[in-house]
This record gives sequence, structure tokens and C-alpha cells, in this order.
Amino acid sequence: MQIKEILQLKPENQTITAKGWVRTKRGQANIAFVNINDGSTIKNIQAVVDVNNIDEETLKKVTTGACIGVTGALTPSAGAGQDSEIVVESLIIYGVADETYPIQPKKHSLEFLREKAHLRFRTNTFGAVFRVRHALAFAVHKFYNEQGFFYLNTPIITASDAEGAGEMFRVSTFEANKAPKDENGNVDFTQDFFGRETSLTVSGQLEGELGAMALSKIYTFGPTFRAENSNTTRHLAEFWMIEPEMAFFELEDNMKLAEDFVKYVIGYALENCKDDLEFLQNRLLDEEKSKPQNERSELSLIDKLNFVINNDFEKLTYTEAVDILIKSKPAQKKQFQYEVSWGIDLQSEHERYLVEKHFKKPVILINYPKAIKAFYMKQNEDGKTVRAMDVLFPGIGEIIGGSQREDNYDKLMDRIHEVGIDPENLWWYLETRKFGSAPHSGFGLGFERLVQFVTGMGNIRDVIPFPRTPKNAEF
RNA sequence: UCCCGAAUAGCUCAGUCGGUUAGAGCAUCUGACUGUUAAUCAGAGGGUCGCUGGUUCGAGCCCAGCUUCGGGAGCCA
Repeated sequence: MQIKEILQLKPENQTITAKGWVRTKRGQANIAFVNINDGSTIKNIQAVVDVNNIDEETLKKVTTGACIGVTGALTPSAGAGQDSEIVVESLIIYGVADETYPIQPKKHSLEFLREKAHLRFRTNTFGAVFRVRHALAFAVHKFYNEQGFFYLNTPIITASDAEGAGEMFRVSTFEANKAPKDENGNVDFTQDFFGRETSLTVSGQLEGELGAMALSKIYTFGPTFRAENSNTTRHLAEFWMIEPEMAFFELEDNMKLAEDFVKYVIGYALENCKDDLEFLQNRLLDEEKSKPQNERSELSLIDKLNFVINNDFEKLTYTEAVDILIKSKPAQKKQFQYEVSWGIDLQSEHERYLVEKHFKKPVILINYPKAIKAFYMKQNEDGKTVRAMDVLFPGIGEIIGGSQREDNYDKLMDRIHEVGIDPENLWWYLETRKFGSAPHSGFGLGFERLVQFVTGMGNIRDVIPFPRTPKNAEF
């Protein structure tokens, strides 16, 4: 039985077996207390051992990190701090953990635990983070299923290099340094496994659009790869992205879906991960005690999440946002590192001002200048802007990027030529605009950034089990 | 990739102006203790001060390079 279930039982001296990993052992002359955790909940079960009842050699092996099983009567606890406990009649050691076990019953730095990623699941913090991560992933599928979407798996290996979303990892079966060359001395990819140059996907969007042009509403939820040399708290080389794509959705429908979606999954976590979120909230409070007053959050973690799901996101155009920024105090006082004018790509400092200082809530910005956005976004009548949308969240910045897609064949072709993409590579994408084109929209949500927001973890490397970043592919 | 900072015991960190044998808490080990909550109390063991070179009578401390890590920026999700 899982410890989560045991803790919900009424203690009536019934015989119970609990299995898990030892968190702490407190020994005394005649009695020892062992806290056991099996990951099913953040809570431990306390096992009470009469040292005269269990042989000394076995009890010696019960150390922090060891895996054990205990059987005994579930009784009301004689001590404060827990309602029930197991009075141990027999005890099995599944696996010992000697004194080199690195996870101690004390506060470890997140940096240290990152180097022990294979064991960090056994800490309260990472147990909580990955239970919340699971709940969010489950809620994603639940939401889209309820909304009539189909889960579509787009390829991980792709030959399309025209997406412009970032540097790509090459996929090849050539041996390093032994790639065949053509007569010009270039690598001859026609001899490679796929007969052409291939890479890991940077987005499933283009393929997702093909699905939406038949199934109407689809979403992807899969790994995504970017070979950018990014060293930040919110970038990974391998991350998980959710990309819905909907036929007959205009930009306004797209915005509404994005807002409903984010609110739904956060609400699901609030309802189903109460204990874990409370722990993470306290962890955050502790962490912020060392910060100066003005850098601390105004809301606690759970209040912040409730605030997000109970308030409308602020929606405004890029042009309106630029106006606000130009008139803002930091701009007047020349405190922005980058000056604001219509046409620039907004910098982190500008987005942070809008979200954290001006509106103090999530913001959806739409209708960006076409020059700073991707070729596939639908052009507005003004000839200057495209129907793009970015959803900006406090603390983590852009959590969603999306748009209404250009469904007019000629306009799309014009953009492709302007940007300098070879239409040959996208012949299949372009055919959807030739055969039964339809207005449609979609967006991409970075799953780890969502997990960061909900758990309050500051570094994206702490919300994915085994982070891939430049110079780091351990485990 | 750029800017800033850090690297001292298993972990978290202190180490004054460059000066004798590099310290603390926790963890570990030994002992004490009749119900503990990261138990408590007493004692013990534990160090290539990231690496390489330099300055100096003398370097954990100063200088240079390298490595790794962290924070910020850019790219983005």
C-alpha cells in the first residue's frame, strides 16, 4: 500500500506494510523512530521500533537513504506531529545506504542537488516539483480532450530547416570525421541515413498545421530541441512544448484558448497538489528571507496562482504597449538599457515592466511588427503588423508564443520570398494553402516554464528531471 | 556568446593586513538517554584551500591563464 493511502486510514491496530526510503532515524536506548517516504506524497510515515524486538545488525542498516519495508500495527501516534504510526513487528532491508549517501536530512543547495540529479528525487523539494509536473502534464491532456482536440505526434527528426526558430542539432549516422564529400568538398548528405540533411525538431507547428487542416483541433506535447548556446535560468537545449493548432480560430479565439488553458491547468494543480504547493510555498518564503524587502514577492505562491486563475489577462496591442513604455517612468528617467521605439523587439526589461510593474498580471500582447516575427504569421490590413500573440508571465517572461497563421497562398509566398526561404523545402506546407485553405491559429507553450511558474522554482534546470544545457548532458 | 561573481572538510560556510599547527555548524563514527519530530548531550576521525604558472623570505589570501559552477544579458518557449 502506498504511504499516501496508509496516512488516510483510521488507525485501528490493523496490520499494515509500508515500503520506502528512510529519511531520518532517531535512536534512543530502547526505542527508535524511522521516517519512511515512498514518493507517493510529501508526507512520511513514522515507524516505531522497539530495539529489543528487532536485531541490532538489521537496525544498524536502517540509515538515511536505505530502502526498507516495515510491517506492524497502524496505531494512533503517542507523540505529537503525526496522527498515526506503524509499531514495527518485522523489518526488511531492501537496500542499504552507507555513509557516502550524499542526501542528508538537512538543507542542500539546489546547485549541489543538480549534480546529484539521480538522487535528488528523494528530497522534499524535488519530490514536490515532479509530482506537480506530473499533475500539470496530466491536466494538459485532460483539458484538450475535454475541448475536443486530438493529440497528434509530430516528428522528432525533421528535414525542414526553414522554421527559423533556432539552431538545430544534426541527426546523422555518418561517423565523425568520415562523412563522404561531394565533388565540391561539401558533406554529401545523399549518402546519409535519410538521404538528406536532417535535424532534431525545433517545433512541431508546421506539421501540426497539416493535422489541423483535417482534424480541426489538434495539439502536440513532445520534446523540442534547440542548439542555442543559451545559459540562463529559463532555457534548455531539450525541453517539452505543447502546441495546439486550430482550424477556424481567429487570433481572438486563440487568445481565449491560451488563457483558458493556462488557467485550467493551474487550477488543476491547485486542487490536486495542495500539500506539495504548500511545501513549495514555504520553501520560497524561506528563500526570500535572505533577500532585501523590495525584491520579495508581494504574493505567496498559492495566492499568486489563485490570482492568475481569478483575473482576466491584460490584452493590448504591441503599439499600445510601446506607447505605455515610452511614457513610463523608467523610459523618462532613461533607466532602460534598450531604448523603446515602434519597431523594436521588446527586451526582457520592457516585458518585465509591463507585467510586473504596470499591469501586475499576465499580459497578452498582439499585432507585432511583421519584421520581427516569423514568416507564417497572418498579415494585418495595415501592411505593417501580423496577428501574433505573446503571453507574458511575471518572473519567467514569455510563456506562450503564437499567432493566427497566414492562410492566403499568395501572401504567404510573398513573405517566404521576402525572408529568403526556399519554397521547395516547404512544398507540403504550401499545399495546405492550395487545397482547401482555412483560417487557423495556434501557439506554443513551454512546459518547463509553466512548471517553473507553478512551483516557484527559479531555475528551469530544477523542473525537468535531467536537464540538457550547453556542456551538460550527464545522466 | 558577452558582462559580473564564486570555487576552503561529505554538505553549508567563516578565514582579519600576506605571517606559527586552516576553523565552525551539520553529516559520519563511538558512548549516554524510556516517545523522538532535521531529537538532545559528550567525545573522536575527517583538508592536494578547483587546476597550472608567477610575485614574495613566506600565498587559502596578491597577479595571469585555464576549468567548472552561479547570477544577469542576448536568442527564445
